[in-house]
Amino acid sequence: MSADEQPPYDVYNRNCPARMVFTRLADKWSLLIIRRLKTDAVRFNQLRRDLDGVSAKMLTQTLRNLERDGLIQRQIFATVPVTVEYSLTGLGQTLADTIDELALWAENHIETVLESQQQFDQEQG
Amino acid sequence: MSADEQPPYDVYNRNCPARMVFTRLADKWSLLIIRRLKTDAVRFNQLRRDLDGVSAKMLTQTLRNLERDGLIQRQIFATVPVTVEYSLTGLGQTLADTIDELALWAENHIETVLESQQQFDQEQG
DNA sequence: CTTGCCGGTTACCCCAAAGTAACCAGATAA
DNA sequence: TTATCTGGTTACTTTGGGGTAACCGGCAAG
Repeated sequence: MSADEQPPYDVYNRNCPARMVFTRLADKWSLLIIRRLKTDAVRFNQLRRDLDGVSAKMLTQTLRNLERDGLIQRQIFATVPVTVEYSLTGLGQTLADTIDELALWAENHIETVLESQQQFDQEQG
Repeated sequence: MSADEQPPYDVYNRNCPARMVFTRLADKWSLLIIRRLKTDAVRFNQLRRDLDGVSAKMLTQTLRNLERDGLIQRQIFATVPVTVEYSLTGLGQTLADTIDELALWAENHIETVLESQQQFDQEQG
């Protein structure tokens, strides 16, 4: 392997870092957070209200991970009370469109999915 | 609300079916399976070997869910030994390109992510 | 003086997701 | 005869993801 050759990153490989990032994206809140931040910067508690069902703990945890991965950035403003704003980084923006597509797909095809589920359950008795 | 008006499907809403499908996609194996089936139909044990780390139990479970959702189909051939082939349905194909983009993103941007992680860990001490 | 909002952190605990292992039938190869 | 391939199912066990609740400091409103 020559020096300028990059390692064969592969999401199918359990030990590949690409797989790890892929798995991280596929967690309960990451995709929803990134999608929500696509249009504008959002404060912590606003995010908490927008993502129906998220707890403060999981929101903090997921935000930290995304910040660590360089997908989002955290900005503190010395207002009263303090304002903490989360927004996409440049890197995060390169991903946001794809995730938006995924969410739009879910919203646009959900009826077909529900029909398929009903038929499947019927056939299985 | 008039009769022809469709419900406001919304992935941010905890009780919306679109959110449920979205959450299902964001599980450990669904995205990888769909991506693997994008190029060709694959048999059970081949899939098991390709998706590094998956157990037979989880593979069966995830495949059943995806079949129930109408994203993949299961075909049995009376060969010896029996052949069971999984492939994308038409519905599944409408999703495959987006998922492929997601995987490609992970493979193409992983180095930037790794750098960001290192810097983050350094700053936190 | 107490309550509320902001943006969290921490400790505790539990249930469900996922791993492991055994087992199934039928046929073929060694 | 034993082992191996196919494609699973089932029971048992574990672990860690995620929920809940308490708590923090600082300020403002009632």
